[in-house]
Order: sequence, then structure tokens, then C-alpha cells
Amino acid sequence: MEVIVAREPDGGYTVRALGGDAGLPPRLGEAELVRHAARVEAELRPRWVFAAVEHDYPALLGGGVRVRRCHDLSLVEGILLAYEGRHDQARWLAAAYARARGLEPPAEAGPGHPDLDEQPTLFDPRGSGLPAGVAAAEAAEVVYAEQRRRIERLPHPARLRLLAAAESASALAAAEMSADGLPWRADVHDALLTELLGPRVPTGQRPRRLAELAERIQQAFGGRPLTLDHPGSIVRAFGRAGITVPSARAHVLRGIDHPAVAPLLEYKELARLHSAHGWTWLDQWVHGNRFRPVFVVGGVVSGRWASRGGAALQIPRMLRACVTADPGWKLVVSDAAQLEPRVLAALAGDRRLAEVSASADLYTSLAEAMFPGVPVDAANRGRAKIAMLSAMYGGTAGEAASLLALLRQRFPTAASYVERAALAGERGEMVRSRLGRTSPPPSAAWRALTGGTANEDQARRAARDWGRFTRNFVVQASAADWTAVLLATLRQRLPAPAHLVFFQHDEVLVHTLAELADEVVACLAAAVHDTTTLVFGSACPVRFPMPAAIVDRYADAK
DNA sequence: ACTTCCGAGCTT
DNA sequence: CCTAAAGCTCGGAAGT
Repeated sequence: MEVIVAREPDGGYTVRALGGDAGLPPRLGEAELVRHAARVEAELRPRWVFAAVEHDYPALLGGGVRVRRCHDLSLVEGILLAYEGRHDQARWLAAAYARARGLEPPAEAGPGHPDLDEQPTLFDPRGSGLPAGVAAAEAAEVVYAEQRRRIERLPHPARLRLLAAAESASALAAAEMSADGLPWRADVHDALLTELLGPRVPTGQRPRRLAELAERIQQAFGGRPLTLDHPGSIVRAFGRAGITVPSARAHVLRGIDHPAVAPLLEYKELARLHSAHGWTWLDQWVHGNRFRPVFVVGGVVSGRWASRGGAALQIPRMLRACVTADPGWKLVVSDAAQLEPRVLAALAGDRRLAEVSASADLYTSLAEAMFPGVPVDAANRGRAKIAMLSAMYGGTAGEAASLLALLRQRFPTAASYVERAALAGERGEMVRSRLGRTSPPPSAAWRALTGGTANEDQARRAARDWGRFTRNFVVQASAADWTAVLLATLRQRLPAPAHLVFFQHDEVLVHTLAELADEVVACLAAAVHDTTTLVFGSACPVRFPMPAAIVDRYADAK
């Protein structure tokens, strides 16, 4: 059974049930919706169809209602439009409805409009963008049926169905993570800042430690004042000291012999901490010992998530000590080890690489395979890693080219898989992930550059750049397929008090009652197994280790 | 005064 | 350290 819920411009909701009677009034207010949704979910366990989980689910979460399954029309529309080569078209409900009905696109969805995918907000004077007399739920029903038809017409409908379900479930998980929040000890964070920077100072002032370092740096440059937070000023200061530097980046400065370098490096590190994750950040983003960012599912073309506010996917390792389980609770921290090379092995069907994946440390066994008869040391493992990363990213610098050639010799199936993707990109063609995410077409500027008779060098470089992008896309987007399915299956399996609180590309955090931690670890192992079977089939010979640690603090994992 | 750009650094 | 991709955020400077 399916229940379609869509918000109307007046803040109310229209609802429709497909395949049964859910006992729902066709039109209802938010409080009423929450009440009915709780009952319907408990009794009927339907698939909920939302215009966009991001907009529609928080109201239910706010009322304490969680749903098991859903279909996110906006996310699926984005995936289908990309598959059909129409990346530029809007995904929001009224635009999708107009396409399904063969109507003129709604005004707000015109190309070049800044709010291409912005749904009209509550009480938006523009209305829903739907034709007069068309209820939002009615439009959603039309779009839902149309999406299902479009999926069935594709070459691998089962994969797209899986992707649609996994992406939609990921959106549920993202909204729930924001609602639950990541456990974050403000007192630990404050103590760390005080230890490193000195006592707290008002916003806009320089903490004591930074002021001391600034003074020492200025002395080292002969007392002349400089703007430490402006890279150009630092480059000029070194220039006056007779040292030419291309930039003020930390790794450049590290190679310079000058008394200002040591305090400058320390200043840069601490100033970064202060400006990006200092007291201002703490006040703005952490409340009640919870960090609540907004995760943007499908925010990256490859299918990776992005985040809005608080730089949620850029938490410095140094601050992971602040992420602490509540008393009586634990964190289960787990990341998929060397996910991308394993995904490549499965994608390409490379049996020899699959054998290498049997090892928990893929790069060690890869080194054994690449340098037979040589004992594996850190250097050889490092070379094997460079070879693999170069295959997936298109690197050519240093010894990457020769290592890549060796890898190609030993693993021709995997190597040719990514090379075909790169060549397709160089020709301007689209490539797809395992489940059907599609790379965007190159820009008009790219076509002009590579198609014209302009500058051959430039054209060649542009083609190669895009080939690197599509080479990486097939692997990264297929890894995103795998993790989306993992989130969906794990979310389904977790015992009720345990919940996902963080997800970062190939890493998950679950906050759980301590006595359930072992069960969570078992759920995770089962979810990994299900995921690999769902994405790559039951005969997939590639192993996907995902070791989990039960800890009190995120910093204590690994 | 406002917006836009740039360099930098953080994560995967 | 490097090899590559992308996204978020800051502070300062340049442009309007």
C-alpha cells in the first residue's frame, strides 16, 4: 500500500491512499497529519510517497512519527532526469507534473532561474506552481506513476528500483540524523579550545595564544606589521626576506628555513581551528549537547551527500573527542575499508582483484600481487596504493604512470573498466554507476573547446580532465550506490533505541544504548552482507569488510 | 555598503 | 608528502 502526502501552499496537506483504504481525510492540517500518520504507519506500514523528504518529513519527526519506507519524488526525479540526459531540468513537483502531463513548465522552473529546485515555501505567494485546481497530492500521484513507468522502461529496472528505494531511505536517515543530532560535548570542546588558544574571548578578538604567535612572527620578520590571515601578505613578507614562495600554503612553508616558519605554521593551524570550529561555531551549532547539521542527500553529482551549515562533513579529527556517547550509551563507529577499490573489483568483475579483496587490508595483498616474491613493506604497500588510486583518479605524476602500467598488467579487467569510462568522458559521453546514477554532460564551453578547431593543447587538456572526472565517477558513484543501500538496510535493521547519528561517505556512527551495542554490530554485519548481494548480486566474489568499534568517543575508534 | 572572488584548509 | 575529485566555510581584498 502507498500513501501519498503533499504539502499545499497554505501549509495544509492533501493525501491519497493507493491500493487500500487508510481511513484518511483527503485534506488535513499538520497536527492532524501527524496523528493519522502515526496510526497508519503502525497499522498498515505503507510506502509513503513524499514530494521531498527534506521538506515533508521533519513535520512528522517533530511529532515523533518515523516511517519505515518511502519514495522521494524529488530525488528520484533527479536520478531519472540525469539518466535521460536532462540534468538541467527542475526536479520539484510542479515541474515534474508539467512534464508528465505535457504542459508548459511552471514559471519558477525556467532555465537559469536561481531557484531551479527550490520548492515554493510555506505561504509562498507564487503558490505551488501547479495548475489551478490541481491538488498537490493529485500531482504527486501522477508523477509517482510516471516515474514508475520511466523506471520500467530502462535497461535495468531492478537496479533503478533499488536505487530509488535506497536514495529515498537515505533521505529518511538524513532527516532523522538532523532531528536526533550528533552527541557533542560542548564542555569538552570549550576545554580543548581554552587549552590550545587561551581563555575564551569575544567574537572578533584574537585569543591570547594567537596574539603571542602573531607577535613572534612579526618579530621574525623584523617588526614590520603583516596581515597574517591574508596569504598575499605572508608571501610578500618572505619576499622582503629574500625568499620567493609560490603561495603561503602550509606544505610550502614547511620546506623553508626561516625563523618565522615554525610560529607561522602553528598560527595557521590554531587560527583555522578558531575561525572554523571555535566558540562562534560552538554557540551557533551545538545546543543541548547535540550538533544538528542539515545533510543534503544527492548534493553531489556522484550521489555523495553534501551538508548545509556547520561544515558537518569536515569535522576535524582533532574534535572527534567532543563526539561522546550519552551516559549509559555507546557509539558504534564503522567505516567500509578501502571501499572504492572493492567497488571497482565488483563493477569490473575482475576475478584477480576479487581475490585480493579477500584480505582485510586490500593494499597489502595488492602489493603481494603486484610485486610477487618481494616481502611487503610499507614502501611497497604505498606503491600499490598509489597504483590503485591512480587507476581510479587518473593520476600520472611521479611514479604513478609506471605503477599504473604494472597494475594494468596484473589486473587488465579492472584497469580497462576505468579506462573505458575515461575514454567515454573524453568523447563527451555520459557514464553510469552500477545502479544507474549518471554523470552530467560536459558544459557547452567544453564542447566548444574540444569540438572546435581552437587550441589543440587546450582541447586535449579539457578532454583529459573530463575523462578523469568520468573515470572517477563510475567508481565514486557506484560506491555511493553501495552506501545508500547500506544506510537503507541498516536503518531497517537497527533496534528501536539505536539510531544513525552520522554518515560521511563510507563511514557510519550509531548511537545506541550500551546493552544493545553488540546487537548493533551484528545488524551492521548483516546489512553489509545484504547490501553487497543487492547491489552486485549473490555471486559477487568481492569482500567488503566494515569493521566496527564500540566506543564512548568518536576519537577512540581507530 | 554590498557582492564576488581568491587562497587556504578541512573531510572523504 | 604525493597522485584526484568535490564541497563547505572563513577572512581579506577587489570590484560594483
